Amino acid sequence: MRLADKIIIADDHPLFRGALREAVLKACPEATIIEAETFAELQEATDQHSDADLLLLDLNMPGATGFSSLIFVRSKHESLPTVVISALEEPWVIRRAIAHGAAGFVPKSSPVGVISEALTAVLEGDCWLPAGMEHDDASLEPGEQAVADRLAQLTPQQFRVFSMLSEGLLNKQIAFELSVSEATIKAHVTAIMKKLGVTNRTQAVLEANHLALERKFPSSVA
Amino acid sequence: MRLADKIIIADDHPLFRGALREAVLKACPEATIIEAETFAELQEATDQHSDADLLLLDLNMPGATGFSSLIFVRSKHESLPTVVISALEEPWVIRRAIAHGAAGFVPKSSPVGVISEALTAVLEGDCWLPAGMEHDDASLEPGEQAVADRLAQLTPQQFRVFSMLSEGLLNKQIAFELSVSEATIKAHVTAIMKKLGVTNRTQAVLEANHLALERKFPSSVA
DNA sequence: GGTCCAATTATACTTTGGTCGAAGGGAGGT
DNA sequence: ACCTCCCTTCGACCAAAGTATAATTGGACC
Repeated sequence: MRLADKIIIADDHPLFRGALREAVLKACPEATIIEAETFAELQEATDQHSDADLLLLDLNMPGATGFSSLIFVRSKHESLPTVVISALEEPWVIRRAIAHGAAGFVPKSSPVGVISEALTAVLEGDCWLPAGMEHDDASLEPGEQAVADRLAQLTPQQFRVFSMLSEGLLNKQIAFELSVSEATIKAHVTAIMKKLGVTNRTQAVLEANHLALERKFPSSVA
Repeated sequence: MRLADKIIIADDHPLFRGALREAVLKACPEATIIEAETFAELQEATDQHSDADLLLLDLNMPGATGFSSLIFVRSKHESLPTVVISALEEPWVIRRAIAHGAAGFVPKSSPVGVISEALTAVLEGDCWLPAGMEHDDASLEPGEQAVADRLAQLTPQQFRVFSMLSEGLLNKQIAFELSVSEATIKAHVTAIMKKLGVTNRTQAVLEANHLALERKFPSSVA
């Protein structure tokens, strides 16, 4: 019996992608694995493989940090079960991930065996959490939920622009990165601000920061 | 024997200021108490009473949220011992407060007796931490330390502008609030960005967010 | 084929943001 | 008193951001 055909792995760290690949093959030897190193690649992968059975998502990818990537992927692919992989394992991080629609959460410190257990559980429709965590109907602050809902309304391209916006880039720089004209970026930014309910880009990045992972924890946690 | 003459209390919550006043008088019945409800008032207080013996500082004042207020006060008044009062009591919040120069940390949940104990200890030159916390030479991430150092270079007025900037206000709005022309604000913003080492206001608010308290915790924690 | 929508671009315009140079004033030193 | 340093203030000028409108392309869905 095969549980899954296609599984997408999204993580910017090559070594860790290797470990995840191993864990996946242990749970589903037949599975086709698609890898994404950046958020842009992930978007490409989810678009071209809309029949994927599972997504393993790191919360710290170049191109979209924090919960925004999870929120956005979930909003565009509701039927794609997503397991969050994170270096952080604080209870509130886990609870927020679940509240944002993750079907499971796996700390990066987990041994391969545990990871494949988690995958199997999620593929069978269960929700998998680290040992000791209960699935207490996770709920978000109303404010965060509101931001997430608005973020979900963005189109894929708008989301990319939004991410770069949130890094403090100029319209001109974003235009260059995306190989389009500055006029296009301005159009996107206007649309983004309207959807987020703000009046300028600075307020937009403040919204984005509501969904950030905490920088308070040493960034050295592998 | 009197331990202190002047003590400044900075907290936006009137009821809590009352409790702090009580705690102060218990420790130093003779003390003169100066109260500040906003960060602006605190700046005024520290300027006019440079001979104050102690500052009780809440980390969530209108006009300057997060550690920025602590950092800034400490940078301008190095000899003024500061005890941080906070609704949050996570170990990492406490450690960061100490690393940013606080002489003590008191959770808002503490009974009055404990608070006055803390004040007494700090007035005697000790460092006071909640029960169970060791004074393990707190250190910051290099990144956060760098931001703090740059913040400390701002002038008082620049800091006020910076705080409003970080809330997403327009130059025009800041000018109105501070009753000066927009040209003045622009000059300040330019100076701020130079000192912070960034090239536009959006990047400046990103820096500010490195020093924010977490919004992840329900804002309802009194 | 027709409809809807994301994405793209352009033009023209208004508003905001950011730089530069400069003037006034207070604090401190000689 | 004099000078210097720095904070604060400001106006003029140019660059970037944001608005409004409109047109084109191409994919998805009926």
